[in-house]
Amino acid sequence: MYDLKYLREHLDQIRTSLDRRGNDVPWTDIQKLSEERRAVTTQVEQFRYELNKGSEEVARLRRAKAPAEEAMAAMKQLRDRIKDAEEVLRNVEEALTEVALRIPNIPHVSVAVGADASGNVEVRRWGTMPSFSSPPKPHWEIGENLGILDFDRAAKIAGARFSVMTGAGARLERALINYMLDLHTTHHGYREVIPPLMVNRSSMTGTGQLPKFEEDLFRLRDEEYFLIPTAEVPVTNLHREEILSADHLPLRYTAYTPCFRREAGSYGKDTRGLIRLHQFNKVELVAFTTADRSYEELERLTGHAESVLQHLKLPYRVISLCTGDLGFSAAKTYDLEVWLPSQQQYREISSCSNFESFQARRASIKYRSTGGKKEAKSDFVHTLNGSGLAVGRTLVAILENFQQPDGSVEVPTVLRPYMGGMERIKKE
RNA sequence: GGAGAGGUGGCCGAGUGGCCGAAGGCAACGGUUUGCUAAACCGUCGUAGGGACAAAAUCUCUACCGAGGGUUCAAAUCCCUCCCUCUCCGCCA
Repeated sequence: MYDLKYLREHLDQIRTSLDRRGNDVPWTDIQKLSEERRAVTTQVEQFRYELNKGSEEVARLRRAKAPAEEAMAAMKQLRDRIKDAEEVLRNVEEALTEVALRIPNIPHVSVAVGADASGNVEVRRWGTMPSFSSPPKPHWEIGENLGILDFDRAAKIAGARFSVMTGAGARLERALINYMLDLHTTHHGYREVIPPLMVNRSSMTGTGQLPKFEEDLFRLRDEEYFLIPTAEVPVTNLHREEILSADHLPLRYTAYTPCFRREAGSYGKDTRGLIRLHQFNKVELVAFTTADRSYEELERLTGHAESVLQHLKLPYRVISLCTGDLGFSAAKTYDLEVWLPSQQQYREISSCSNFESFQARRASIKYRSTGGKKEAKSDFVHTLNGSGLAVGRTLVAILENFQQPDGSVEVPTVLRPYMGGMERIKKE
């Protein structure tokens, strides 16, 4: 979100930039409200100035033991006018903030213009697709045959779009979490975090989920808590309303959390298996940088997510999302898509984005340079995040890509230490 | 859940109605001096919004002492509601 002053002064520029992505922003309302806000603000401040002067006058008269009734009466009237003007100002600012929070981020210049996912650009591919003598099975079939996935019981105890993993399946999920965390903390320089899984409204607003996407979130009935849809929310908000020291940047965090999503509006899509669930596990990467280094950081962070797939030997491709497919808060996004043999297509397994200062403005996350000269001016950080990776979908990819003719699944070498040395998952 | 205490500038901490955007200290930054991995002294030192200026520098006004209301000519200070933190008791993993 843009601060209201910046918004007023750069309205046309912002509007033009956002034409590159579809948007439904009420620009004329914003312009009108912005101007009204400025006018009313000036009026209120003028009144307050008079009031302050009048009050000082009263104080002076009283000290001099002179009668002050007349001045006091005048100020009393002025105060009523101030209250009216303030009421108007409050309403205008509220209305303006409400629409301002719904303005999406401006895409980076390197992002291709396009209306929808068909305009996305493939950046690169990695790995070789496995070949099969008979048609490869979908992961739910493999998992149920092995007795490590149980969707029937998941539906019984919770409902549709939930999963139960058991035995080697549960262990594989846990192995993936530990492997990813170890890789990112030990080799990629991230600091591990275990955050709350429920957060307040301010945090959700800070990272951009609210106010526009409330219907995508699970919310507690009696308390103002939301279940996190991604660890991006609590981890980015770690530094909400903070001013960071420039020598501590970049800050890099990784967090494993379950994620909770309503998946409203996805009826009929991916109804079977682990692809689209109300609850899934994810290892997230989050970075805070200065403006001049954030795109370098995006490449680096994307590379960190890719390295997980490479170590697991899972074929994938990297997609740069076009303007029409870009998320609300993102300026640029790379999606990592893993190959799923049963579907004969690539499916999203990670999404790595640079939000530039979009979230930092909403959440008020700044940095101040300490070294050097006197310019101790603070500025907004750039925030980034990416999945490193979605754990459930990684498990899907392993089951499908490494399925064997006898129905067993080969365990990727790097995971074996985390699986007690197990090389194959066989029917128990 | 019960009882109590408290939330002030980057940090600590004074301040119970006007001259308080806020003493003092620490930290930071600039400078002076001496010099030896430092001290002393001087100065600067919050954030945001409005206006003036072509713009920067600068000047000026307004707001902010957890948040939001209220009382008053005037609120960090009095009243109400909420949020958060701490202590003790209870309960609990």
